[in-house]
Amino acid sequence: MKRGVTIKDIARKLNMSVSTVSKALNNDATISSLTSERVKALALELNYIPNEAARHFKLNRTSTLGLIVPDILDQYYAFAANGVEAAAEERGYHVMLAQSREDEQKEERIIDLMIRNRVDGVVAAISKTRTDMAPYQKLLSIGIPVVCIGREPATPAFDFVSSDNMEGGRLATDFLIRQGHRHIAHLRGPEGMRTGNARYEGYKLALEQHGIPLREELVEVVDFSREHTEVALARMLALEVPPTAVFAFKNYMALDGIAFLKKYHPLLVGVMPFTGFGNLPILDYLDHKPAASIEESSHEMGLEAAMQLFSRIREREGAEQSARSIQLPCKLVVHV
Amino acid sequence: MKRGVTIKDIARKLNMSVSTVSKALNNDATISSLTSERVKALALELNYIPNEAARHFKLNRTSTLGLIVPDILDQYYAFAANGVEAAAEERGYHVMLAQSREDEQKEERIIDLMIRNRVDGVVAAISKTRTDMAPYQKLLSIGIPVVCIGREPATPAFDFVSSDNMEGGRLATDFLIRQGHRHIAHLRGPEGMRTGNARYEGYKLALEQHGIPLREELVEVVDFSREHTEVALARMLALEVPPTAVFAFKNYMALDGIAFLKKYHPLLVGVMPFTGFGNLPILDYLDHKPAASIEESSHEMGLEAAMQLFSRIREREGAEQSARSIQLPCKLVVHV
DNA sequence: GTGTAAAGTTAAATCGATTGCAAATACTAA
DNA sequence: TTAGTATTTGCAATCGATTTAACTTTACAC
Repeated sequence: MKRGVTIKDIARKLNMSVSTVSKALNNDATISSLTSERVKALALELNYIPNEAARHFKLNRTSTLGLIVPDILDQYYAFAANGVEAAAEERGYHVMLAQSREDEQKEERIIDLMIRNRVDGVVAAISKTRTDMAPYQKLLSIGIPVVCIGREPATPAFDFVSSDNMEGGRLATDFLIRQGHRHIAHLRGPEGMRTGNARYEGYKLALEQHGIPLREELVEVVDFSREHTEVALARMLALEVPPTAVFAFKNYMALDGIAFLKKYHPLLVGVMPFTGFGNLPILDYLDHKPAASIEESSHEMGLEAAMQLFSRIREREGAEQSARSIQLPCKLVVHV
Repeated sequence: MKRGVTIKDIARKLNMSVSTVSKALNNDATISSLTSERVKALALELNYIPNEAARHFKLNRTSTLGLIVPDILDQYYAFAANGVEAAAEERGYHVMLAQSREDEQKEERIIDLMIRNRVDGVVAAISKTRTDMAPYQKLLSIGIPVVCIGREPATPAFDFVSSDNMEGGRLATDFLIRQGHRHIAHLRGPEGMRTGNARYEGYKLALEQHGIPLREELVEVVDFSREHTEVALARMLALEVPPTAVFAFKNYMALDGIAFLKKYHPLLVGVMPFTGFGNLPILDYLDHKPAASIEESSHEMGLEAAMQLFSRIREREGAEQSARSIQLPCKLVVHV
């Protein structure tokens, strides 16, 4: 590999010391403007490109944020990644992206990689099953700040940015109640998942606010498989007093539910409204879609997380602040 | 920022020189296995983490591939990115991802960034409007190999990996012909776009293979707006001999077309089949979907591009090989 | 003309790791 | 025992930039 032009080359050609050149390029105030100009002119002419590897090494700082997400194919994380990237770019940082694929082993390898590469901070959407936060603690102990997004970490030691899932759950349910429904089913996310819990809390809150009693038999934990959704709905529809509307953990679940109705209860299609989390642009092309969606601002989540990280990086040497938690508002979007 | 454990610390504790420690950690053959074991044991105990920044600097190699795509929200590029990542991981490389957002200025800033950071190679999906490849040439001239994906560069100096758009176009058209259609419309991509040209060539080839004359009035260049698609279809359907099937540049265009039929020609819905490029998992939820899709293996494209890059990196010091071009097969997927 | 402050420049150390070559040690054969 | 070889280990230079402290030069006041 050809080695490029270095400040040494510039110094030699101008009969200066390397320190002068370095300072000139960094706009150091102690360098006369004449010298500074000469240096910059030659640097430009020689097509000088600073060797960031050398700077990172010397400065012990990489201007890089690590970003760990389960899967970038998931639009939710793709938007979040864009948010992080946008914030980073503004500050002259860049982003090192890695996907855990919900694999804890891989996640830990990634964390190691980020430590080795001395990223200045990490934004992480922890993998679904993780309860042991030790690998992330390691980052903190080394002095690399971590901000979690989306999924709440089991330990409260971490900054956390997410959407306000409880309020979202409330909105989704409230919408159905206002449409006149009183028997609203909830297909909730896995028990251990805090996100699922929060949305469920919102569901209960909405019922309570409207004085509607909670019917436990209308709530079921489903994993994300189509089959499970179908079984749950079939059971509920066979109840003496079946639900007339459904709030699903997420839109894909709602779509599976609607597909189920089409197959086995065609009369209910279009009559029994669904709501769910997520914004899928493609919903526009569907004939039978959820009545309303709860949109999470994952782009803002990424932005916010990066901002939070920057403030941590800035205060790194200062006193340890306790973890901060931020909830971003959700938006109810009614589909025409 | 706390500085961590270095090989110097290890050397001191073991009364060895840093060179011995370094060699031991790198499994140098000249180090006795006893020494090697002692070093590794202590390294583990002290939680030693090599400083990659220092290694990058010294080795003049970063084990990092740069990846430039227009937008990671586009599943096509997300899959490609995953392919690149998968190949990279296998080789102990990692990926620095940046999005150009189809903005040439930003793209050039990204290229600069990659040079500054001394990535070992770049995989790039060049931005839509770019004709001037000079910024990419700069990478080559510095000795950083570049492999383009998806979009063909204007200059033949670059390695290029893409899907076989012409064959895909042929397949999409052939499928409709075999269904008995003889008047097949083609909504093609922008004139300047090589991808669009290739698919159109495939369309013409399929017609020719079946001895069907090309009717120019059944081909129209449309941008990606819904309106444009509607106008084009309206015009064609008003022809004396209207088309009975449509091959669209991509599935989203086909969906717009189907939506148009629903609105203005409901009798044609389900009768007039569409084909288009792209794989949208969500098609399953649609009532009226394209009859068949041409799936591009963008994941494989990413993989292949990374492999190509590795081989370039390996041969870097060797003789300059001329640019290689690889076309990956497309797959026709018939929707039930 | 001397003293002192201000301005401009530079020498040299440093960051953490790698590596060619020299040096030290152990081992073998005569 | 000694020369000769094989095996280990250490010395020191190096990568490209930054930064502290020291040094030189200039400017200005008295």
